[in-house]
Amino acid sequence: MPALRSDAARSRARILEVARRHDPGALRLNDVAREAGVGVGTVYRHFPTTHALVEALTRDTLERLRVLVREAVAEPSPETAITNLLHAALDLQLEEGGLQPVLLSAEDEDDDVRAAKQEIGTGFEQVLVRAQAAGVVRRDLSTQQVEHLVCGMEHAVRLGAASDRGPYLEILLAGLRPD
Amino acid sequence: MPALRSDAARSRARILEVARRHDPGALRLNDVAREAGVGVGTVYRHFPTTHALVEALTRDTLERLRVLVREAVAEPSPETAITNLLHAALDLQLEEGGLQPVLLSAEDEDDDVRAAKQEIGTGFEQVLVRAQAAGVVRRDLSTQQVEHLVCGMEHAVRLGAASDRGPYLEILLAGLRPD
Amino acid sequence: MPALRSDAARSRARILEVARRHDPGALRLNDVAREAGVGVGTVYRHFPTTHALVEALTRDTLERLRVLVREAVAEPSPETAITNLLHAALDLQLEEGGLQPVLLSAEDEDDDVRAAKQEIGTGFEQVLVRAQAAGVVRRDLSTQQVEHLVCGMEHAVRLGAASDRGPYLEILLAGLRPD
Amino acid sequence: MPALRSDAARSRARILEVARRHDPGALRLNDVAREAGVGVGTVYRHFPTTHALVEALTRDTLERLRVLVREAVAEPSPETAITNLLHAALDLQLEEGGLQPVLLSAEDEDDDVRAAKQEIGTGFEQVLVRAQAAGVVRRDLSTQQVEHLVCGMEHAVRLGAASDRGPYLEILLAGLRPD
DNA sequence: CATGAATGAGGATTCATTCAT
DNA sequence: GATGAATGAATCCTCATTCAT
Repeated sequence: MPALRSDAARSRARILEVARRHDPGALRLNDVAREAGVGVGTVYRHFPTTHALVEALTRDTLERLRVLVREAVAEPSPETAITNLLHAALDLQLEEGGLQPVLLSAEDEDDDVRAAKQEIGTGFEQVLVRAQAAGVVRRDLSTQQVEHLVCGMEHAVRLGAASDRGPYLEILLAGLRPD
Repeated sequence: MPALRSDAARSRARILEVARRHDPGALRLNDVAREAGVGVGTVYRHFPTTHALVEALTRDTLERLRVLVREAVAEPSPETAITNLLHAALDLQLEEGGLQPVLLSAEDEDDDVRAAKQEIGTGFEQVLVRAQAAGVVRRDLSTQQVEHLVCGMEHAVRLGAASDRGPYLEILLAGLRPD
Repeated sequence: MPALRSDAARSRARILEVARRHDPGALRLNDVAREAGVGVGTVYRHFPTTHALVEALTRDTLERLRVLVREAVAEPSPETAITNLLHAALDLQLEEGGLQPVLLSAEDEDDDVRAAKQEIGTGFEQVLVRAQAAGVVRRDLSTQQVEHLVCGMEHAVRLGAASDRGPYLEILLAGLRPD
Repeated sequence: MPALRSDAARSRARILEVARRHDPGALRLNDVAREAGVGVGTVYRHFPTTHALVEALTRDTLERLRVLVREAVAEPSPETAITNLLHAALDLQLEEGGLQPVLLSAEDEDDDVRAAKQEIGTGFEQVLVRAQAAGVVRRDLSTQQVEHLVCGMEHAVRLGAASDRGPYLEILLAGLRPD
């Protein structure tokens, strides 16, 4: 990827800045363009699809998740690791509405996104398996299932107040324990 | 409400039958009309708004939920009651995709729907309070929060396979227990 | 015309009563039917076209105009005759919004309406000609032109307050005088 | 307002050209688009509402009226001024069917239109007041009332032949004189 | 006769996407 | 590269009129 021309970089930044103020599930490219003070075409040049824009929006959050996964992998205590990780995942998903679609999407536009998701998935799996081996989490659950449960919790929180996050996470963690 | 004329009843039935084959969240009235072999106007006559149609679609399911709530209220064991009820709620929501929107909607088009939701809500509350008093469910949760959790579980199941329902429900029930 | 069955007469009366509460220029037959508590079909049976309904609505007013025209024809003073007549015409048109369309329409649905319009037209012509002969009204105007002027005045009054009627009529009468 | 791109200008011109061939009171945007050989969206881009299109259609005529009002204001003879002005107003309204709605509308989409109407109204008022002071026009009439009378005359002419314009205007002018 | 369900053309409006400038 | 005008399918909804019941 060649370095972006300075004006192109500015456009890109403005687009992202504006897009972040919108509901990721209902991005109107024309609106974003107008508010960002650029032409629609410019938006399409930078982000060929809506999904590409959403990916870009989640980039930082995805990166933070990757770091947190690494930390969880490095964490000696299996229980602390899985606890922290689920906590982090839920927090980040709630913080950045576009994250869930990006994580769940089978197709990634951006290679960095794919790589990040790849590492996140693998790390998550390690943490989960270790927790299961340690008897902290039911053995009959796949990584994907746990991820879906986190998404379900995000959904539940979004139906009510943000403060529900705490209890819901406790419920999830308690529920995941064997027996 | 006068009894429906036979032809009107047939139209209504056809519309509902067709609508049931569509995603409740993306009902295109024109499509429904065409597939049902009736004019658009007919659809609008029977269902002034999309929500009215969704309500009609969920009518039976809502009724079944009402009955199940009554049974749960009548059930002597607090634990069995809440278990059965959550089970039923999740099952029905998964069976009928339009149920969650109807349950969550603040405005009801149909009076029967409102009455049903009213009774369901009250019954649910009773069952929950009893379970909390019996020490089967955390005391810090409101009825609404538990309902949201069920919706979250529905969401989680929909992201994967229908067979996830069992484990997820167990997780929810286990997670709801105090301590 | 055979005597109407009592229920038919009642329907007709109800329809007219309701229709009178609507803007004659924007009659929605379905609305009228619903508000009148009859089926649309009934409205169509009584009034095959919207115009037929408007004619029926104006029937009484048309009759009153006919009487006033007769009085004007009988009035000895040419000036008083034309003055009273224009006054009456404008008043009635303002009172009954459907009157202008009926008077201007080339096609009449109802024979009585045609007869009334016929007599009104003839009488109006007589009154006007006499006024012109007496030097009270410009000689270069046809009956139709004067009628159009009255319609124009109605239009002008409708753009503002009903109280404009007085001055506008004076202006019309003054303007019609020769020289 | 940036200068219009040449292609946009062409579209705009075509739309206006086509719209001018329609009854201003019954503009069907889809029809206009089709006849103009442009997409519906293009019409909406240029003219967000039907009224905006009508305003654009009347732009030139409105401008001509503005000029004529200025001339009337500059005219030394109060009588000539009001005579010419009423003449001009009636002529232009008859020429451009959309003018009356634009003049009467309380809300203007375009700032130039508002400014033009503003100046026209003020100038008209000056000319009228001067005519009243000179004893050429009844003192009991407001500007708005005189405007409504012109609209009434337009209506009257439209009911018959265009050649009625002359006599009707004379009648109006004569009628407006005091006593 | 009365009913009112059904019709479906008609009209308004939006928005993702393309492409000429 | 950037622009934003143009596109037009898609969708919604209304209402005058017909006709089966």
